[in-house]
Amino acid sequence: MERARAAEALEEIATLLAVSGENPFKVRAFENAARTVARLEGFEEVLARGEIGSVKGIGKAIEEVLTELSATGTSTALEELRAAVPAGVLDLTRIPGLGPKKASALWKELGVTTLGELEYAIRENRLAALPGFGPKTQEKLATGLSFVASASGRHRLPAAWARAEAARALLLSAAADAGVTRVEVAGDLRRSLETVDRVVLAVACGRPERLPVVPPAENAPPVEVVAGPAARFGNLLLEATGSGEHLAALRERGGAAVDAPASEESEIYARLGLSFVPPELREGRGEVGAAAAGALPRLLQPGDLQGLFHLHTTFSDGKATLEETFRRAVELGYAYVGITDHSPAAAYAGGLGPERVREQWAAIEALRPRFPSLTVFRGTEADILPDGSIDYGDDFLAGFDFVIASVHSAFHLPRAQQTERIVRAVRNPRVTLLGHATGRLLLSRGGFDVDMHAVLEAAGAAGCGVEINASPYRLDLDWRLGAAARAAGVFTSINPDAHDLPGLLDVRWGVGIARKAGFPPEAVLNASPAASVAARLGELRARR
DNA sequence: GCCGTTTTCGGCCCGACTGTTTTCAGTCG
Repeated sequence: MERARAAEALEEIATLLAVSGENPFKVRAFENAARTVARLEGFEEVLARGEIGSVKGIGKAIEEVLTELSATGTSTALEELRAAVPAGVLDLTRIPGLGPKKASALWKELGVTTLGELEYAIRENRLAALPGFGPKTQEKLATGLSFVASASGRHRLPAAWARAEAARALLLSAAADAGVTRVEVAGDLRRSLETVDRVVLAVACGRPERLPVVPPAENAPPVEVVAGPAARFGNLLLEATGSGEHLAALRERGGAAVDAPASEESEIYARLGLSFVPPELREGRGEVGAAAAGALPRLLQPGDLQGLFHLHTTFSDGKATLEETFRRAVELGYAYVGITDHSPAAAYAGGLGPERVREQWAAIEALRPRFPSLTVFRGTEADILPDGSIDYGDDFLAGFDFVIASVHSAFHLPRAQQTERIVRAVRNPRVTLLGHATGRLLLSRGGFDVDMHAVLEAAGAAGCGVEINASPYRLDLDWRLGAAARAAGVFTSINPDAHDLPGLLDVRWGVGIARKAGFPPEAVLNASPAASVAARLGELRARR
């Protein structure tokens, strides 16, 4: 057992003990021992001679740990602690200002066990509800988090697009000097993947050697610039956009046609006898065959969205009031909103009991006259309980215009049970939409173990929709399930899951995912005008 | 948990700082 590794093990025990709420002096004993071991010249020899117990600060218990570590590579005490405390809770303590007590509170009170979950909890403004936490703490932790998380190498879309826009502006600023005529975002970002490891920009440019270098930035993906003459910009952009599988499929149809100069991508597709394949579909999943057969789906356009569902307000864990939300929706040109605060089971999020729901309905009625152009649908994001029932009674649920049902607890049920649970929920005739279907948090938490194909088939058969949660932290339903969803006849809705006013703009990311998933506008609930949505919700309610 | 001992239990560094709370808890160094 190397000295450094032994010290690390003791340090880990100390942190785990602290998070477990152990006697601080016991914690310090392990910390002190870790430091002692780390500095102990000839540690391995001392240990081998059985004299480690005579070193000051190392008593019987720690000697035992070190002996066991040396013999087996691990220690019973350490393993037991690891089993009791989720691994990610230790990561939380890496954030400045977040010690064992606060980490423990986050874990036990909010169920936060990873950095990503913490980020999301902050985003949903859930920390302020915890004793000892306040706005300043939340802000400080948000800052610390972005620092810690920046090491991961992948990036969510808002950071990546911000970086892309900045780099694009920089390159365009050199237009005259370097002969730049076009700069387009390419790569995974153009294909609307849910996370990216870099930003790729394709540049049409006469003097590439004069292009400015895009300096690296903290917490931002690296920028890769590919440049070439305008006469070959189509080839350049196609190549830089990918995917590798899509390009391979194109070459199979005609390498010469792919490589002959083209100023536009569309020329290349035309030469190959294909309809233009939108970048979002270029994943090598049969789109080239579909393009040859003229069978590509007609994709949703960003301007198609006419209203927004899944909006949280100050009634539960949102930061914006009803009125502010309405005003912003109107400013953004939307014709309707569907308000969905949390239900009682989401106590951490200030879920509304029936009384508060009625207060909210009254508040909505009072505001309607002031927003004559806006149709307001009264909804809820209710919890799917572990048995698949919804945490409002059936009669009460019937009072909403629509119901989003989401899983916020018991993420770790066995697959069959989790599937049964969610299937039961989508078959509930009072449920309009399944919320964030897999519960994943991008770059931090995978979805729960569930047979999504079974869920989609049940939803399609029952007439229940499945939202595309457009939060850049979720983008759930996964676009890879789009074909299965469409085959099952499931409709969707691009939902921002907004917890503040800027969050309304998150639908942008959801549109990219819906396009990637191949949803045509008619399969997207909020791509319809208010009157037809009202009629549609009426029909769905009539199932009840 | 470790230490020391006037030896088997009581003390272990603790103050500054911050943010929350309204007298204090948690973190840091």
